[in-house]
Amino acid sequence: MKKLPRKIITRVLLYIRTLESLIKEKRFLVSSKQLSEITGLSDVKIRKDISNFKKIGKPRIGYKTLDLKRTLENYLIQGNTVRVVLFGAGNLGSAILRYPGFRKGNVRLVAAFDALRRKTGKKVGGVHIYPVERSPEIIRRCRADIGIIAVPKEHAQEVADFMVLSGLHRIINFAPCPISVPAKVQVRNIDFTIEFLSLFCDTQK
Amino acid sequence: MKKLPRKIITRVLLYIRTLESLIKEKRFLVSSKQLSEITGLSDVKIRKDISNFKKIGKPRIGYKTLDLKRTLENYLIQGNTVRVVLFGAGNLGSAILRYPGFRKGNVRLVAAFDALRRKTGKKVGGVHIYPVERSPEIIRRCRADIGIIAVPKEHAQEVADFMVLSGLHRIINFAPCPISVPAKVQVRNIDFTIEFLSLFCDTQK
DNA sequence: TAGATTGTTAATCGATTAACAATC
DNA sequence: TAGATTGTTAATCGATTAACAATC
Repeated sequence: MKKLPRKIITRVLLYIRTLESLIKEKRFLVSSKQLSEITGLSDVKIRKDISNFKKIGKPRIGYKTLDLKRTLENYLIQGNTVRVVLFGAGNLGSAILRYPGFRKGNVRLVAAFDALRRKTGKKVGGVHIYPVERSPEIIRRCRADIGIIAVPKEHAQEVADFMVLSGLHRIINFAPCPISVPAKVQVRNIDFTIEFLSLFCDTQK
Repeated sequence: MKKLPRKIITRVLLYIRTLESLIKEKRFLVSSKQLSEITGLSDVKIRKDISNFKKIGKPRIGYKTLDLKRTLENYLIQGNTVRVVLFGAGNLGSAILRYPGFRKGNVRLVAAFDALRRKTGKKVGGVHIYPVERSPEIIRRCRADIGIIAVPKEHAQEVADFMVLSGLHRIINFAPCPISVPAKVQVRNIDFTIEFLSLFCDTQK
């Protein structure tokens, strides 16, 4: 199956979540029109997205929620599970650790690290918190792909260096400061202010 | 000045942040090429974006960082300050409250609410935490536009109802569950898993 | 002047929407 | 059969990139 652009993947994840809640309500059939009403996306777009997979809907009937969910998930799962590690078990870190979406599905939070002794050794949201010195070993062992920086900005660069040393190639940086890394490492800076403002800038369907 | 699409606004915010750090390093001139290297966006795109404002660069020289920053900020500020209130001062809520970007600029976090007595009456990140019952009064008084839900999912719907009653028209929901609101209220659900996965799905410049 | 960089116009690319045939 | 809904092809729309004239 061909690689789909990010925009479509994002919508596919939304479809899956929507289907989950439909299934929970024991609704086993759904039309693109109904999905459109729930998600706010246009029905044509939904059908177009779904048609990337295989003929799975029945004209006049719609889609079987269970089948559709399985098909979409299969596509994502074959695209390998993404293993994520977290640096910093403070407020933001703990919120991320407790987030239920990271326990199943194809994005897994596999380990967390903190510099403070009183935070390590525990589990939060089912994820172990290790002392930060152990990160190279643990990251290698669990073959993590992505690292999240959720430490105070004073330590962001330090942690980033450590992540690169540990072999991570992709970093999501929540610290409100830029970090410098070798060119081969991909960084996404998350600026809450930017994200928020842009959330409501457009009126696109 | 015409209204710009969200995509461009998001980039403008990134330019501002980049300019800030250049200014901090006492660099007062910058070319689109240099901005391109820092931000990872193409130089043409950057020039095109900037040309939405006014002729502000000098061929052969580049842009004055101070002037450019001021021009971009003026555009955003004339688009009115967005006043945001937060419901839930737990882990995620505290992380948001401490986020420095919300103290200045045109997205302001003006008040927070929590149901637990031991959290209220304090200030976190310079923002007052009030008992949740006071939200209608306070939201009206400070004319807030947007509310953030950062409470456990069991209380998300309850809080959403309260927000609607308090007169908020736009809600950002971090609770991992759908909420139902009247049609006139705009909801953005933030699913960390979705956001994360899609962050690294594409390779677009 | 020569060369570099801006700002703009035209061309390309991709994503969304419209239209419609296929099908249950 | 008639009507509703899928899936696809063509048309539209918007955003990015290429090309280049203007200018310092």
